[in-house]
Amino acid sequence: MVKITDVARHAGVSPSTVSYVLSGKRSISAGTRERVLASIAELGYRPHAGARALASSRSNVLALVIPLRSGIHVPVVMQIAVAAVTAARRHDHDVLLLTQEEGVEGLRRVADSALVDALIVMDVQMRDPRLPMLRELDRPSVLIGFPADADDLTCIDLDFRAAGEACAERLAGLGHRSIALIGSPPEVYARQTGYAQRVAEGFRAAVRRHGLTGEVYPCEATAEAARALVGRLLAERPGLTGVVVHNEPVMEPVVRAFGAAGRRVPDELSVVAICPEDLAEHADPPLTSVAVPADEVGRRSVELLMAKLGGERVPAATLLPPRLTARASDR
Amino acid sequence: MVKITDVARHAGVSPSTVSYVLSGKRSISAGTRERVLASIAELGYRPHAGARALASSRSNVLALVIPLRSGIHVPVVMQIAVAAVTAARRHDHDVLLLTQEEGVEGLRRVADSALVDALIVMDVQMRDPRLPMLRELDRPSVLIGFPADADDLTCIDLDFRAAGEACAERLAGLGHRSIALIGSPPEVYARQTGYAQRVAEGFRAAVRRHGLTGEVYPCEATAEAARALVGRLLAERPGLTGVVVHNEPVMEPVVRAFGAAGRRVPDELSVVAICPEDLAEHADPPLTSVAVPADEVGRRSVELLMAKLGGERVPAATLLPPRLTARASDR
DNA sequence: TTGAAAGCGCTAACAC
DNA sequence: GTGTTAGCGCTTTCAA
Repeated sequence: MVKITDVARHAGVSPSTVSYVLSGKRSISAGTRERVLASIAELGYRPHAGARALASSRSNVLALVIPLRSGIHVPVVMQIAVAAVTAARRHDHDVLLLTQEEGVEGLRRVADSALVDALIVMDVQMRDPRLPMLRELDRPSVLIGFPADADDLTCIDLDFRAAGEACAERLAGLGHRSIALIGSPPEVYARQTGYAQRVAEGFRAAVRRHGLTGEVYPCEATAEAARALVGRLLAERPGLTGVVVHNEPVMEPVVRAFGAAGRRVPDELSVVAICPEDLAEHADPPLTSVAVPADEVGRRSVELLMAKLGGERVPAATLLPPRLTARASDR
Repeated sequence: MVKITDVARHAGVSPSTVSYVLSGKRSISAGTRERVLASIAELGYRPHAGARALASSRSNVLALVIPLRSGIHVPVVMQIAVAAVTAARRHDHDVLLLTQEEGVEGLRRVADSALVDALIVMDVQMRDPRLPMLRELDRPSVLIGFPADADDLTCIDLDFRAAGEACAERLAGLGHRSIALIGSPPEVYARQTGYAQRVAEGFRAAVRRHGLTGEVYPCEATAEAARALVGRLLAERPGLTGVVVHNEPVMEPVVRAFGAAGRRVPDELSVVAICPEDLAEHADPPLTSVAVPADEVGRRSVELLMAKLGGERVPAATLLPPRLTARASDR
């Protein structure tokens, strides 16, 4: 193994000079830097991560806690993870993967052992058992999602309330008077995951503001459940002309079920979705939608952490504004 | 921060004794062990990961390289990742997430810096540019997938050839004489990802053995492509009564398109899939399928690595046998 | 069965 | 602008 003293000897400088060339923490004459870099390249030197972590008390590793729960769209999780890794690498950091299963204890473990410098926690619940620990931890963290009490915590997410509102507004603007929100599975509401409730809130607020008829219908994430719910809507809400869907797996089944019942999209029924861009684009017909900005959430979580690690102050809440893209599913 | 010397003092022993209690690498009297463990608990001691890695030249971290490519079913990747993390934790290891994007250089980086002890590489290509590096690396690795030349490498995957064969056998056993394989997108075949070709090989072998009519049709992973292909099959292969699908996103669209053309599944058309269990179970109708054993792949990859890290010899190839589960899509 | 002490490879304070 | 050196916290030989 090539170590820093080997490089130092080869370049005819001291180990600390090599270290400083690498870290940029003090100025080095052009000539010296050249020679050091040449030696590093020639010898194929890589600093030992453990030694570095020990000496500098920085591991350059971020923890990412991913959810395992049902009712969560897996590709979005994956997209956030990939975006986080990519962003972390740009800042010379790596990402350690933890599962929700590890719980509070897992967070404490990686933080206290100095395995990671900071943490990103996905799928935060309204009353999340991990919050007390995150607050008392000496390491920075970012939550993806907004708990009920976010004091002293840094949170980021799509502004789901505004998203629900934007979708209802869209339908109102197109002249629809009787609309519905097909939402997340009941268990997602039950465990008080904030985003589902916030979409519903925004939806209801817009309904009220425009004097519409509009209600919220939770739906299991299966095609069967979608068909059953559509049957119920056809019976209970004959005047229904607009639907907001916030539940990825049922989007297509809902459109098809309405179509099969003679309510073709978009001619006899307008549909607006809250989902990842690619799903909306490839649906049939392509769906007007508010994007879940997974890439941006992943990237900005990392950037918030890097800022905190750099001693900067960051906003406690980052609410990403919804962007609605019109496609072929409403009119 | 609590360190090992603090624990030692508190328990009235030397630091090395604390270390040995934790590692179990030498015998400790029951009384001493008790006292040490009590002190550890009382002080909330966690060994510093970097210090440990430096002194022991083991980081207890595994690298997992995940693919980003198109034509790959994301939930399967996620499932393998979660299974790997879970298995790694059982062996007191953590998992560092790398993206394909980091390429050969990324593997070298984490290995040479001693950030990780071993590597799991997903989505291995027939001629994968990373293979030479993995061979010369001083750290153990496991490939998920089989390259053309697997000498000196440890590989694991579902036996896709046997899976393709089992599906065709299933249809042959039910009396079907004219069958088809709807496979991965063309680009997956083009970049010589082994598994797509192996499914086709196995399928063709069974077709030959039973004297059937059977061909392979690559298909883009979109509903549009599925509909187009079904149209083509209806025209070109009027006698077709059995279909094997190995392409998750098009399974449902294929079934629906045949249904729309009056070829109801399973009465007028039998369908057998190669896909994750839950997708087959929740399809409409539930699909007879060979499972892609993502959990087992993730778990066993880790176990192979742990064995190699422990100095054991492991089999160069682990081919997981296909298990076909009969459901409601064939007869 | 236990302790003392020499590193592991790097960073950063201190000195010049 | 550069060198010297004392740790960082742990593991593991060597010794008893």
